[in-house]
Amino acid sequence: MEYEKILYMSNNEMPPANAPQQLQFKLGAAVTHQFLAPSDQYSAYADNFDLSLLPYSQEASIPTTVYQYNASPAPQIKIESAWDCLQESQIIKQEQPTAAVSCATSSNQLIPPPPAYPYSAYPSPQSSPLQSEFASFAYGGKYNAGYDSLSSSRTSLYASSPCPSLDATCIKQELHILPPSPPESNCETPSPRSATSESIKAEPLDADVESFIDLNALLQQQQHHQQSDIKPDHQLLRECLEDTTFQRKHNLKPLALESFIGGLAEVRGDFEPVISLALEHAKREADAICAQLHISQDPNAWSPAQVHAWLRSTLAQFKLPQAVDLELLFSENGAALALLSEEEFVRRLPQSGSTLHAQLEIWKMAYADSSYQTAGSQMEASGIQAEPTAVTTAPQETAEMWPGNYQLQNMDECNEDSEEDEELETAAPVNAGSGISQALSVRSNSGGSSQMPVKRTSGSRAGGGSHIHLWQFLKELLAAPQVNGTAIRWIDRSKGIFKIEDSVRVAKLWGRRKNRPAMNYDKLSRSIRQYYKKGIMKKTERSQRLVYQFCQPYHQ
DNA sequence: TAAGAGGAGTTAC
DNA sequence: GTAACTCCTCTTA
Repeated sequence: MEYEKILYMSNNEMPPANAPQQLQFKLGAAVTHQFLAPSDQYSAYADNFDLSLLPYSQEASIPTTVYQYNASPAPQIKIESAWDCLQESQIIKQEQPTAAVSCATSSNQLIPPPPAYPYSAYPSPQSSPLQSEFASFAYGGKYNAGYDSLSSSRTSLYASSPCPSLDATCIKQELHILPPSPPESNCETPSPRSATSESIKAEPLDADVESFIDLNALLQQQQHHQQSDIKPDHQLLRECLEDTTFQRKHNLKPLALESFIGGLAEVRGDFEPVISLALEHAKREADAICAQLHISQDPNAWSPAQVHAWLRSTLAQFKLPQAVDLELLFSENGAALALLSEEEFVRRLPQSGSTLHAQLEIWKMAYADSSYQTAGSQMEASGIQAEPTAVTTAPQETAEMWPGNYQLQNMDECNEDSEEDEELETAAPVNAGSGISQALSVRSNSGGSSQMPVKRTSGSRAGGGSHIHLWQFLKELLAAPQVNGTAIRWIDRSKGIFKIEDSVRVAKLWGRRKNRPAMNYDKLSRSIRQYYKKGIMKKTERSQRLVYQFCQPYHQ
């Protein structure tokens, strides 16, 4: 969420009324599952970012100023794009005069098959510290989803801001304080929507950078809208967009929109400190609530009564309506509650189900993270390398309750792709949605880069290979359809049926993971067939090429 | 022709 | 010992 603030938009220009209003900016669909598969990179953003929140005027275009930071302190690059509102559809136009300017990969690489788990709207809870710094970061897409209908409101982001601190000083301070990001997200293939591009400029960002932001106009616009039709909507999004305290407090690097477009792999390094801090924040808040409610930090350890206490506390926290029959609706203990799908939460509590489910996911991750770090530190202290037991020995639990466990390796794969195989990289587009959610979910059990305080497990690459099993690897790929949807996807997730869409690529990825350059699909499929005898996988009843099915308990 | 199936030896841990 | 790799032959769609 903090990164969204890097998208600074001049408020004196805005698409006309007939122009599509929404550039939805989805940072993460859901932490554990349900990745929406956008039709292209930009459409992913278009799902959740409401331009109506931003300042506007009746001008024909919006120059959007996105600051792209390089690894070196200077020069920094400003990317200025414009909306050509004469177009029927919204178009983001770019050109790339420098390597530091990134763009999206081609659309045909960005179109995984339709998601098996449709994205569901997420109610907008009142922002709590956790939500402001973590949850909305992790569930940005969900929180924003409720604002769709407001595209015509043209509510000024700043005008109706509940945050009075947003002023020129604030913006300037952020621009100067924030260190640069690495020059990631360099890709050559333009977005499908950039076909008619005409006005992107990449310029060195010097000390006079604030000149790109029309602050006076912005403030005037703010005053103007304060006097006009301000709607009391978008509060959370506005808060998220405006609140820079977290970023400044921790001296975090901003990420430009192009970084998301360019790929998760390239921005992962930038997310990790934020993820770590966000998780710490989540844990602190969870700790406080646990102490208050006298419940375990581990949701799986909750009794039904403790479940009810937590549910009521969470409902109160987010100012959601208290359910009279909560005890009847949720008779499960914590372990059973943790297994409930978001759909089930929503079915039981249409108004607040999503929030409760999302909050529970955060708690689960926070606990998993703390548990892992504790275990890792204990092992480290005793000289034992942390073993990825959660990954290798408890597939049921890890796959169902902590689905992100499998995802870091995949992100590693993406990183490695970007380093070693441009072909694979371009074939594995990533969008921001998967980025945050994956990174967050991954964070719990998988170590990470040197920036991460968590010890890297042997589940990831260690020395010349990896201990990860093939079935785990496949689930890992399947868990990130936005990354790997073109290579492997679920056919029927509930039955564990999946299809390898690109056998060559899957084999290459597997070979990389296992440090087996000669790996091919013939060998990979041979390994899969070995799973038949082991009861790990099987062919589907109606055998189809490249279609396999996980057996229980290797699939939830 | 690519994928599926399976036997059998080898390698890495 | 186990999991996976590798090579192979044969079958199938």
